[in-house]
Amino acid sequence: MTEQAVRSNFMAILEDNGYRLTLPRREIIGVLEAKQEGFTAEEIVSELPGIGRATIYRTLKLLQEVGAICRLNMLNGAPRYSPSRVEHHHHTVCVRCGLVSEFRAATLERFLRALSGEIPGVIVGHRIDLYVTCPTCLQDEQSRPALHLHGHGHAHAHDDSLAELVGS
Amino acid sequence: MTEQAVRSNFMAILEDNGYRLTLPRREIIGVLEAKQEGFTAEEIVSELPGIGRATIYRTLKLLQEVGAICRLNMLNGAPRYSPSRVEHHHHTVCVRCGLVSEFRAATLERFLRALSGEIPGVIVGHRIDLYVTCPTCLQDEQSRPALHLHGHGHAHAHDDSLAELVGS
DNA sequence: GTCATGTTGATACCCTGTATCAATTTTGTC
DNA sequence: GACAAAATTGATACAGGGTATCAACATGAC
Repeated sequence: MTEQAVRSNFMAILEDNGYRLTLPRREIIGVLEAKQEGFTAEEIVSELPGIGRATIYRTLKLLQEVGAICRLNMLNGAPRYSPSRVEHHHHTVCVRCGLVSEFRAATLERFLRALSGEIPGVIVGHRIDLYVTCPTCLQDEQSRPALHLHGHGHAHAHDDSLAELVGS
Repeated sequence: MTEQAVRSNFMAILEDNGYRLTLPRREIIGVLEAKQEGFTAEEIVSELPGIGRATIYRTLKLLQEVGAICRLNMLNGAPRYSPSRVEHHHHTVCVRCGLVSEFRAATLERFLRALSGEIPGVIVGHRIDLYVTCPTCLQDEQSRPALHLHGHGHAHAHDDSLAELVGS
């Protein structure tokens, strides 16, 4: 059941939202569900040469809208997609290899809710991403070629509160 | 002192980092420091017709690198810049008018630090943005034209923990 | 002044994504 | 199965945001 359920999960979501399960969509979903780490749209485009670029982007957008995948930005602003596995979550992204992992943090949510009282206006959404160097990349820091995913967008790197972790 | 300090703050930062205070840079900084809300790069480009597009983008990048301004993304991924006023901060962005405000939350930082123990790898940076409807926009929800800054990027809008706030 | 270096601006280009629109699929119905 | 209506596709062109190139220019050090 798990196997089957996972395999067709995205397809079920699409159908439940009234979209058709066309062949191109099924192919795209097939590729996406196999991905463990983050991916770029163009990656999918080149992995499915038979499917038009527009269709790939349209489908990615669709899947975002129904919550099947997430789109996030690397530190340098480069977009990256990742399949959603758990309901509500945030992301850690490896700045070196692009691995995207999810994490849940109820405390964080609770805190944000509390924060809403101090913030003028009404909160309609939030984005919390952690940029990390993943365990694998920590190990072979020089053996593997690093992707250019870091950049100097500096989303509060070299933070006071994180300095001791980073500096070590 | 405050007036003067604020006026030349960005320039001082640039000089301190070994960059030249050229005329184009001074003009750009002049425009930026006057901005209270977020802005786009193209906005600056059209406000300074005498300065080349490349120079504007280069200077924005420079100012990012030295921490004078921040670059963040709207829910739909559209980039937006905002001058940094306090040392370490996060942002609230109005999804309707694009107003960017800063907030500090020591609790949040502390919590993230605690979280670092549970997350595999080493945290090198983070990004926390809140998407809001600002008080002004709440008031004249229909009188003013809304910018197209929202989009369906859905960075966890319609969140469980926020539903009660949004839904009201 | 002169020379090395930093900057600029015009241009062309890249990447990510979307609008258009005719051609094709899919679905529901007979 | 055939058919019409509606959804989807793919080719193309285009838009937005940003960067590489490179000759011309400004700057600072000597």
